[in-house]
Amino acid sequence: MAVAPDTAADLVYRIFDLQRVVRCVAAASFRGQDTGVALQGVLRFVGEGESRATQLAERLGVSAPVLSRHIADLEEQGYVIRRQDPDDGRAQLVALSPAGADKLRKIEEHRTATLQEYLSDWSQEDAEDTARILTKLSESLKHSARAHALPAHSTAASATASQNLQEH
Amino acid sequence: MAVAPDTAADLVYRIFDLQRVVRCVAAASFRGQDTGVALQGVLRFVGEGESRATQLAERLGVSAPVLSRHIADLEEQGYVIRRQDPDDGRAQLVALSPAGADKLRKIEEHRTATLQEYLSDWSQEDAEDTARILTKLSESLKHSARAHALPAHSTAASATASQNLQEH
DNA sequence: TATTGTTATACTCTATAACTATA
DNA sequence: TATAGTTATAGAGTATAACAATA
Repeated sequence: MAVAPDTAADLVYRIFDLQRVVRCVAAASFRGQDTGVALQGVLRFVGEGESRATQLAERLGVSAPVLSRHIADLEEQGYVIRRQDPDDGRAQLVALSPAGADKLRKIEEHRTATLQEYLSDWSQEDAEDTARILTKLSESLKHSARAHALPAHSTAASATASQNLQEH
Repeated sequence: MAVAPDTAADLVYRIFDLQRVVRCVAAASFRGQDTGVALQGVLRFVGEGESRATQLAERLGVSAPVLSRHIADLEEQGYVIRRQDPDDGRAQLVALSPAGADKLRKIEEHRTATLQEYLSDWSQEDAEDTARILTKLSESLKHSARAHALPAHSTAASATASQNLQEH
């Protein structure tokens, strides 16, 4: 039933190979942009709806200080707007500005067009299969890493970045 | 035919999601190790056979100065051995030391066991399908990125990191 | 006490530019 | 001239620790 050791070892290599090539493609694609890959990731999740910084950090799998810095950068660039959470004086709510929504749209259009071009010899079915498999792999890693990292009791304050990746 | 825009856009998200979760899992798994993820990658390729630094940089998709630093680190840790290339006075050949081979084996055993555990509810077939799809995706990105980055003539000296990823 | 968020500091990984030595 | 490799420097992205304010 389980996965054979040789297959697991091979899969580790395939995962790291993809990491490398994606890093290279992303670096080439976004060279000279004002908004780096990390900030683009933040924009994506802010674009899904006004959120607390804590929630964003969880979804992105980064620590709170990192997200704080990213939000400050995006605010300085005029892409996000912060306001006090009316229900909690400690918390803020972060949302896209009109310029941020525009920026996000342009980023996504560019990425999508690039990938379409790179996969020009793929079938629609290939792409759908790949999306499904990547989702499955990410979910398995996410859930297992969480389960593994949280053996007993642990508070949000003591959680490390690897434990922050949100369940859904 | 081609891939639909919506599917391509979704696939971009799935790829970045995987990047994030792999980063988190890797960081958690190798916390406190003396040899970081980048050095582990170098060890892997050195382990495939004695190589020139230039070749290693190509395979890893990093620039020459980065690889030079990594090799120096690994040599200091006693994991690799350098010698002059007898056929080319400018070049060096890098190989694993016995300690490096041992280290590489331990790293791979640990990674494999971790992934096996994380994918404990997967079938052998799931894993094989995933390895196949990841390979296909990496190859498509690699080839397209190279083709895109090398429109006309360009020498190795002017190549950027994204152009360095080796064909095979 | 616990949580939200910030600042300070440091680490990892990477790149470009400038250089030496060899081909 | 071109290539192999190194050193110096800088930048992006991340983490931990220490802190202030609020719940």
